[in-house]
Amino acid sequence: MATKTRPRVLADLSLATPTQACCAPGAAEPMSRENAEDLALLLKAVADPARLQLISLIRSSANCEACVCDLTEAMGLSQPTISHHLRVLTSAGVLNREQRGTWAWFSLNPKRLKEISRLLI
Amino acid sequence: MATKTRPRVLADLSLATPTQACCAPGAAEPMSRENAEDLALLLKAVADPARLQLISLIRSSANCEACVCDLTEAMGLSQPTISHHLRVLTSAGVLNREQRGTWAWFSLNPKRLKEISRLLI
DNA sequence: CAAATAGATCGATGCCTGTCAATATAGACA
DNA sequence: TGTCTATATTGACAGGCATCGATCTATTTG
Repeated sequence: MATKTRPRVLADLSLATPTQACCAPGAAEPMSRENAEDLALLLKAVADPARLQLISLIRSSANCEACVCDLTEAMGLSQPTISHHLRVLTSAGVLNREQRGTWAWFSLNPKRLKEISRLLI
Repeated sequence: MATKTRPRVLADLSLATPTQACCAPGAAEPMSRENAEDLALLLKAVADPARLQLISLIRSSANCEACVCDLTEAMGLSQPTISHHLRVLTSAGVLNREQRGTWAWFSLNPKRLKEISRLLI
C-alpha cells in the first residue's frame, strides 16, 4: 500500500476547489481523477429519472415520508426496482430509512441534497 | 398526436416545483416522468468523472478556456473520447465552443452550471 | 497542390446499470 | 408454529455508454 494521504471529505469534491479560480492569474489545481470519481458517484445517484421522481414523490408526501408500497404503486415499476433505487439514494445520504414493524419508511434529507447541489458550483 | 401542452422550460425541472412543499399540509404535485427524464439528462451530463475533470481543467486554465489537444494531453484519454465528452457538455450548455483556425476552444458557462445546481434544491 | 495538423465522426467492444421474475427474509398475528 | 404481508436479495437480460482505433474533414503552411 502506498503512503496514505488525508482522507477525502465532501469539501474536496467541489468543482470549485480550492478557490473560485475562474480566470484567476494563479490558476487553481484541477480536480484529481479520484475526487472526480467520488463526485460523479454522488451525482449519478440523483441523475436518474426514477430516482428523481422518488425524491419528488417523497417530498410531496405527508410528513415528507413514504413507505415502499406507496412508492411502488405510484411509480408503476416493480417492487424490487423501487427497492433498488431507494437503496442507491439512501447510500448517497439523500434518503433516511426507518423501519416501523413490517414497513420501511423513507424520508428526505434536504441538507444532503443541498450539499450535493453546492458541489457543482 | 395528443393535445399539446406548454413546452417544458428549465424552471419546470426543479425538484422543488411547484413550491418548496416539504411537509406542507397541501402536498405539492410530484414531478412528471417526462420532466424527470429531462432533468436526469441534464444531471447525467455532469455526473461523469471525465467530464467533471474537464470542467475543472478548463476552469483552472488561463482565461478559463482550453483547446482539445491540451485537454487530451492532460486527461490521458484518447482524442475521440475527449471530443465525445466535450460534445456532451456543450450540448448541455455547460461549455461554449469557439473555432479559431484549426483549433477548437472550449470555455466554461458558469451561469449554466449554477442553473443546473439549483435544480437539485 | 501537397503535406501536416486539429478535431469530428464512425464502428466495434466491453462494462455498467435499470429492470424484472423468482426467491429469501423478517415481522405481525392467529 | 404456521400463514400472511412488506421489503430485500439474487440472477438474468437488455439497453446504454465510455472508450478506442481507424477514418474523414477542414485549415494552415510550404
